[in-house]
Order: sequence, then structure tokens, then C-alpha cells
Amino acid sequence: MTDRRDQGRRDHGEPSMFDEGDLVAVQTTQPLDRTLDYRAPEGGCGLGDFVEVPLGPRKVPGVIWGPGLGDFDRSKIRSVIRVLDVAPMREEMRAFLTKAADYTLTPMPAMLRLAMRAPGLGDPPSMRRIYRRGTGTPERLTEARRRVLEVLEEYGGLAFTLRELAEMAGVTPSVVKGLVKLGAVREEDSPRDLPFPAMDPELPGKPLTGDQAAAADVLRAHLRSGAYGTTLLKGVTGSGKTEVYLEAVAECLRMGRQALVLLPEIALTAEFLTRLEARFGAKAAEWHSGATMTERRRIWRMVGQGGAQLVVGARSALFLPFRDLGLIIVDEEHDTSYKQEDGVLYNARDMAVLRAAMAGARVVLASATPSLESWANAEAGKYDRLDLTARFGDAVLPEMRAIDMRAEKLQPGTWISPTLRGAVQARMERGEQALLFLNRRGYAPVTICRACGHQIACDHCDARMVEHRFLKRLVCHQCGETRPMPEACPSCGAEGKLAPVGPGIERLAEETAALFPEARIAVLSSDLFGSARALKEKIVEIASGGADIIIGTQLVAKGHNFPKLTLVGVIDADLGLQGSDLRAAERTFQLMRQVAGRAGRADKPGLALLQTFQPEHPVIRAILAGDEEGFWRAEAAERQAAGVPPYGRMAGIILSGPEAGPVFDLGTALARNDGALREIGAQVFGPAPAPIARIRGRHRVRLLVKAAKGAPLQSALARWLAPVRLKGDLRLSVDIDPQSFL
DNA sequence: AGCACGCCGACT
DNA sequence: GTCGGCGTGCTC
Repeated sequence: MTDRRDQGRRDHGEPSMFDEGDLVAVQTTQPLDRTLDYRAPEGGCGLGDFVEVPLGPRKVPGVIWGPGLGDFDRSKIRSVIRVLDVAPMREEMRAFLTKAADYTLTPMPAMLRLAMRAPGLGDPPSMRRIYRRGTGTPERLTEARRRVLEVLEEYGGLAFTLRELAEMAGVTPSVVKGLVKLGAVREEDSPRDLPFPAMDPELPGKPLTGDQAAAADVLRAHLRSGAYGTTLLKGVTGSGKTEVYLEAVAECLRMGRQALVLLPEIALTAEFLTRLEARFGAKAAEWHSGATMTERRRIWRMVGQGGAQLVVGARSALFLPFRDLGLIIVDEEHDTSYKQEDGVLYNARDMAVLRAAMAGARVVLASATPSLESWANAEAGKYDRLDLTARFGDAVLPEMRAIDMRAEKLQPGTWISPTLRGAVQARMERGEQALLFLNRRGYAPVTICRACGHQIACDHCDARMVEHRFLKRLVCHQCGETRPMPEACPSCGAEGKLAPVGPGIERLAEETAALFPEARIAVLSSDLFGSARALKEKIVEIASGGADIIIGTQLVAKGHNFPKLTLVGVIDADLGLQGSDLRAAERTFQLMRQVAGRAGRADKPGLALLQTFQPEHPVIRAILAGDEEGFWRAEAAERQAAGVPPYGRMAGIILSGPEAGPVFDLGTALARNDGALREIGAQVFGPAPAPIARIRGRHRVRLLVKAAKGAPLQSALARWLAPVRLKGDLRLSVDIDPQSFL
């Protein structure tokens, strides 16, 4: 066995610490709340080694976590089956997982699973056959043979698999095999998982403007310090944020350390990867849920061996076994998709900071509209802050104006005000593009029966079904359940009485087409495209002028460039302000600013018009005034007064089960036995129906725990929840720092 | 997580 | 009598 693990150990000066027969504690991915003692296998093992151990009748994967605890009947202790042939888990990774588990109140096995999500971890490094140019030329040089040799010579020295080579030459594999026999092509074995091509940090980036160059200098200096630190890089759309943080990536690569770029949305990576390739001359490793087993396996192993210098990935890339991580970029750090259920509830932005602190790496949080948390951390001096203000070229941020909908005359069932209509008309006449933004998929959010007043709801969720006219179906946006659009009311049976209420993006498209029959209209909504690729292609087509009016949901807000766009019309700027979610204002502010930022990127000035019924609302006013600092200060003051994050601590407890009764009973029992929480001065609110009271037939109840900023919330929660025994199909999950609090 | 053990209802 | 429901407990 070529020993990768020995190599890994030598690299870090860790000796093989446990001899055969020594007791070792193994952390497995089985949901046990402690490590299990085993005997070290033949040849010994070291701290952090990935191993396979017997557990009952099964073999399970695990990691050597430390010396055995020795508190178990010696005669029952079994031996580690084998040490897997991958680099051992580093001390720093174990520390990170431990802290992350403590912080999110996640059992260690679930945490460890995130760090072992690599296919074929236990496989030996497998080989594959590759083919390269041999010496000599066959006597009979047929056309097919000539093409094969030509391909090999064209790619001077490179080797290919049989299939690749045959395909590239347009011949059958047997032609290649024939050449092998004649010695003109050489057949070799090579490891399946090859290192990624080296990145070249010395290639020139785009020229930077004054403040971009200054910001890049600061980031480079931070990196050279070699110690942990976080920087909030704030820059409006088009300010060249990416170019600036790529300079930090370049510096990191120059230092020989690894860099990780986290992106919130997979759809962005294709465009982004091209950009990276142009900057560093080679493809970065791309880690996301859509990657194949082979790719994942290669990345996981190469990251651990130092054969991948730059990884671009979704949130789970934080758990890759980096050997020497020097920099984590969290792009669009405010994006809510960084916090999502992934088996474990964690916020990738916060975990990035934790991981970097453990690894002695720098973090750059990049955003045009930072989260209030990050803004507050910068204010408090915990993060450095860099602001990029200038936009590229002479383009400026669009002018923003409100359209007071109380003063506009609209036909029932229409949503485009005369003012907005006129503005769109003007753009059409000048041959410019306009974007109408409405953050609601489908045709109409509500379908009501005019005979009996019944609203069509999902059978499994407490949510209304949304009509999707393109699909001719009703769709539940909660669980994805769909059914054909009925003719008759499912409640009273009246036919032809079902009526759409309220606007969705499809209905808006209908209205737009009626108003502008000549215009080419493109509708951009995530559900209208079968694949990310199809969506991407559509966006490229639109950007090059393939549409006059773009109608889109929030996916248009995410960093796509539309150079001909000069008008953004927000159909319902009040949409995000409704409800009692404390972060609603923040999210509306971010979304409106991002959407507005789409307009006027090139040399033409942009205009953003916000249709609103409450133009005097503080959030709308802050958006219009472009007074970000003012908005944040006001938001911060409100949250401080309410004692909520980031000025207080919160946790959500979600209980769920098939029957509402037992779920509520458990919630009530928990709320009553809150001694452990009162000890730290924390309060419990609830139980109350969760924001979505029923999902896929499971009833959900939520409790909220609120504590002071410095309070030891996690340990109190652990003590509080320790005695809970979940009966039947009841489930409990803890959400530290929930995104929405009501 | 699996998988055994075990303690109560309707079948040959 | 026993087959089988899934509640409880164990795995080094």
C-alpha cells in the first residue's frame, strides 16, 4: 500500500501514535452520543485516521478521535478493521467540527457526516488506462490511424482515456488498440484522481481603478499576515468586488495556500468559473450537489493532498479536508440560501468564519448589501471593512423613485400603473430594455371560488395552491405538490366560478403583452426552465438584446448583467414588508437595491421605479434615498431595543409529527419545564404553530428562545432538551440564529 | 442508523 | 397455540 496517510503524517510531523492493540476512541457517523473504544489495528494507527470499525453486525466508517476512554468491558472491545487510504483528518478540522457541533447543537455524528461526504472513501486509489503517443509510425498509415496520431500530437504529450481519444479522433477504440500493438501509441496506468492543473496567480487581472487597487492592497496585506481575520467587502453592483477579491485569491495562491470561494447559487458558477479560468489560467475545482461521484471523489482527495489549490463551491465545501486553507471568500454573504437545512442547520457564513479561525485563514465577506449581522460586526470592530463606491466606467447607480399607488388609477386585475407604463413606453421608443420585477412565481397566488368563497389549498400543507397557467396546473410552493387546474370548485362544485386573485409573474406577462403588443417579452422564473443551463442561455440571449421587456422574479436580482437595461419597475415594493418577520425590512432593502442595480450598468443612466402604497415607510424611504448607513443604523437601533440578533441571541425549536395534538403537548411540556433556560435569564415563547404549520402532512409547532447577547445559550438549551424522549414519529430540531423569528 | 428483543392482538 | 405489530435498547 502506497501510504498516503504516512505521507500526510510526515507532512505534519504526527507520528503513528497508537501501536497495535492500544485502545483508541473512534468517532463514527452512527448517531451515538459518544466515541467508542477499539483496539488499534495491525500496523497501528494515528490520531485523525479515517478507519473502518465493526459495530454490531456491520462495518461503519469513523475517525480516530483520541486515546481510548477505557470505560468499557475490555473483553468486548473489538479491533479497528483497517485504516482507509486517505490523508488523516487534521487536528484543526476536528476542532472545527467540535466547535460547529457545539454551536449548532448538532450531534457529532451528523457533523462528521458532512466532513465525510465523499464517495469511495474506503476505496484504494484506483488506476485507469491512459494512452499517449508512442515511438514510431505504423507502416500502413490509414486515414483513421493518422487522425489518432494527429490528435495526440496536437495536444503534445497529453494522455487520454481510450474513449476520449477514440471520440476526439472520430474512430472506434479498436483503431487505437491496433496502434498500441504497433507501438505507435503507448498504454499506461495512471491514478484515477489526478491533481488539478496549477493556478497561475501571476496572470494579469483586469486593470483596477484607484479604490479597487487600494482595497486589493489591503486584502493582500491581510493575507500575508498569515493569521485569522474577517473583512467585510462592501461594493455596489458593478463596483468590481469580484476583481478585488480575486486579487486576494491570487495572493493566497502565491503563498502556496488553498483558497475557497463560496457562492450561494449553483446557477452562478458556470459564468463565474469562466471568469476564474481567465484570471488564473486553469479550471478551479467545482464542488456542488450536481457534481458526479467521480468529480466529488477527486476533489475531496485532492483537496486533502494539496492537489487542488482553488475550490469554488456551495456551502458544503466548507467541510472539505483542506490541507492548508488560507482564504475563504463568501460571495453575496447576505444571501439567505447560506442558511438551509442540509441534514444539519448551519449558516455557511458563520461557519466560514469559524473554520477560518481554526485554520488561521482570512475571510472575505463580499456583498453589495451586507447582512445586518456583518454590518454590526464591522461596526463593533470584529471585522475589518472595505467599501468600494465607484462603479465601472461612467455608469452611476440608478435614480430611484416611488410611484404612489394610492394616486394611480388602475383597472381591477391589472398592476402596471400609468406612470410605470409611460416609463416603459419611453424605453421601447429609445430601443432600450425594461425590467419588471415581481417576486411571485405562477399566474396568481390565490384561486378563489366566486360561488362559495373557497380558496384552493394544498391537502398536505397549510398553504394555498398557486395557479401556474403555463403548466395548466395548481402548484403548492411549499411541498411541490401539483394537480391539474380544476374546472369546478372542489368545495361547492360550481363550474366556471374559479377566479385568480392577485398577480403572479405569468399574469404580469399577460398584462404586459396586452399593453405592449409589439414588444418582445422574456419571462424569467426558476420554474419555467428545465435546467440551470437553459436559464443561463436565456439570460445570455436577453443580455445581448434578445428581448425588450424582461419580467422576472428574484432570480434576476442575482448578478446577471443586462447592459441595455435602463429601467427597472418594481411592481410591488411592499410585498416583503408585510408579515411580522423581523428581517423583512432588511431583505426588502437588499432585494430592492439589488434589483435597481440591474439598471444603467453601461453608459446610459438607469431609473428604478417602485410601486408602493406606503411611500412614507422608513424602509422605502431609505431605499429611495440610497441612505444605507442610515437604514442600517435605524434597523440596528430597533433590533437593539427589541434585544434580538445581532444584539441578542435566539434559537428556534421546531417540533413536528403526523398528529397535531402530541406535537403541541410536547411543546407545552417543554415551555413549562424551562428551568434550565431561566437559569441564564432566557425566555421561551410559544408553542405556536410554525411559520408553515403543516408541511407534507406533518404538523409543525415552534418555540422561540430569546437570551441576552453574552448568555451561554447552547449549554442551557442542551440541559433543557436533554430529558426529552421523542415518542412515536415526533421530531425535534434546534435552529440557532433562525432566519425569521415569527 | 440498523437490528435484535420483547410484549400484546387476530389468525390457522 | 403462533405470526407479527413496532416500542425500547444496544452497538466498543
